[in-house]
Amino acid sequence: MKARTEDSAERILKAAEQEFAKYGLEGARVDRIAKKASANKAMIYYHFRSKDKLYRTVIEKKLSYLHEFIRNNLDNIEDPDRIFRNFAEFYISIFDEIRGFLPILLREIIAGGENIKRLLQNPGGVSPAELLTGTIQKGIESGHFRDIDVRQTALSFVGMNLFYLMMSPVAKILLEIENEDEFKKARAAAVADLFLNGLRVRNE
Amino acid sequence: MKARTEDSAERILKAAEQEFAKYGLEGARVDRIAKKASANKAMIYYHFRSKDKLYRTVIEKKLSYLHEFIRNNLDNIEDPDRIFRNFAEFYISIFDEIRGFLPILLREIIAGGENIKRLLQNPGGVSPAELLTGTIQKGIESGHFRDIDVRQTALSFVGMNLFYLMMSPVAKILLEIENEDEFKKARAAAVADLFLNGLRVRNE
DNA sequence: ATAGTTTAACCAAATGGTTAGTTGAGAGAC
DNA sequence: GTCTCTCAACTAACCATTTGGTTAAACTAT
Repeated sequence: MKARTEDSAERILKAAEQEFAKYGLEGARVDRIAKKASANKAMIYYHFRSKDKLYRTVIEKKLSYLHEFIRNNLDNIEDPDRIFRNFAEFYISIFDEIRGFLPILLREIIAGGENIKRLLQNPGGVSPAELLTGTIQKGIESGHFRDIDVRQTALSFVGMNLFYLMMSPVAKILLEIENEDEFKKARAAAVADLFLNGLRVRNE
Repeated sequence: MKARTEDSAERILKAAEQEFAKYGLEGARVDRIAKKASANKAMIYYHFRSKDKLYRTVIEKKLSYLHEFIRNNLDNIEDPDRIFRNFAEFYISIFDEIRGFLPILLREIIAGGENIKRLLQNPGGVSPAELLTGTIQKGIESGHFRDIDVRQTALSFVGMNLFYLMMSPVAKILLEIENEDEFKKARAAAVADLFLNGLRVRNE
């Protein structure tokens, strides 16, 4: 029955992610997770030791996945414009991947959770924050970009990108977006365009 | 004994806001709220009928306050540049006001709560979303702004602004901001500057 | 004024439903 | 025969809500 085990642990994790996303750690019900995973409650305690541990496992799996994604896609690029365009595309590309997980992530951020720092620190490489500020700095020094505050600008860039990820359901209603797929597809280019234009030196 | 009453209800509301912000609706403990408010638990049920009702009261009070603030400060402005600068300053000005409340707001947004639509719809006036898209549209038509997607741009602008409000504790760590007050003070101008520069027509 | 009545504000302790976590017996695979 | 997995029934704790009061201010008829 070994094969079934891995299945059931997998099923539990998936069900747990949905449950935690919908209700949060406190609001989530272990019985409901078991039912959703077509598993017995005892199985949850057999595979994971507690509700809390299950929760942390869900988060860790997802974070390490995202980490790898970042490492594979954003390091080792030279052209500043290219980096920002790639970043913007990266945010869109993780959209579907992260959508179900986002509520968990946001609640963790709200709570100031320690779990979150790991995502943002990118161990064993340059952190995304450093990559951004560094790129802007270089652009300024080379005369490519205007002389603006590096950190304010980096924050603005991340905000433009992540805000849409976080708020897309709300944004959809407020901006009356009918075709979300199309809007999403155009998003990365629109962000990079606005941002790079805002940075570029004017020759007037 | 009338004076005492209003005090205690007030104290409970204040304590409840903190408790709900920290732990969410499910995680919040009525006992803890009572203790924090130096009130008896039964008093909470006397003034507000249930934990749920108390929660809703906390949200409603805050939302109606924010509403009034928006109405008093953002309507009836003509110059497009001015509108964006004011918006950016508005977000910063509610910073302290909203900081303790933000976790509640975010959790509501995550949950897709109905409570939230009221904030964003701004009844009895132009909604903030319409104000922004309208202003951008006018700017484009007058040749003041480049010809870009109005909704993408509006979303980017709101994102630049709100993301900082939401993430300031995280941003502080990642960007190694020591003097947050100063950073905050410079924020509105930095955002408006980047945004307006990104929109403006280039004469090259 | 004042005794008598009502009412709002307050409280400690009990109630009862819910739920995380446990247990122990058993089924099937190898 | 033992290891992995499944299950229903259990329990201990937690926690929202209720109960059954007390207190003191405010009103009212005398």
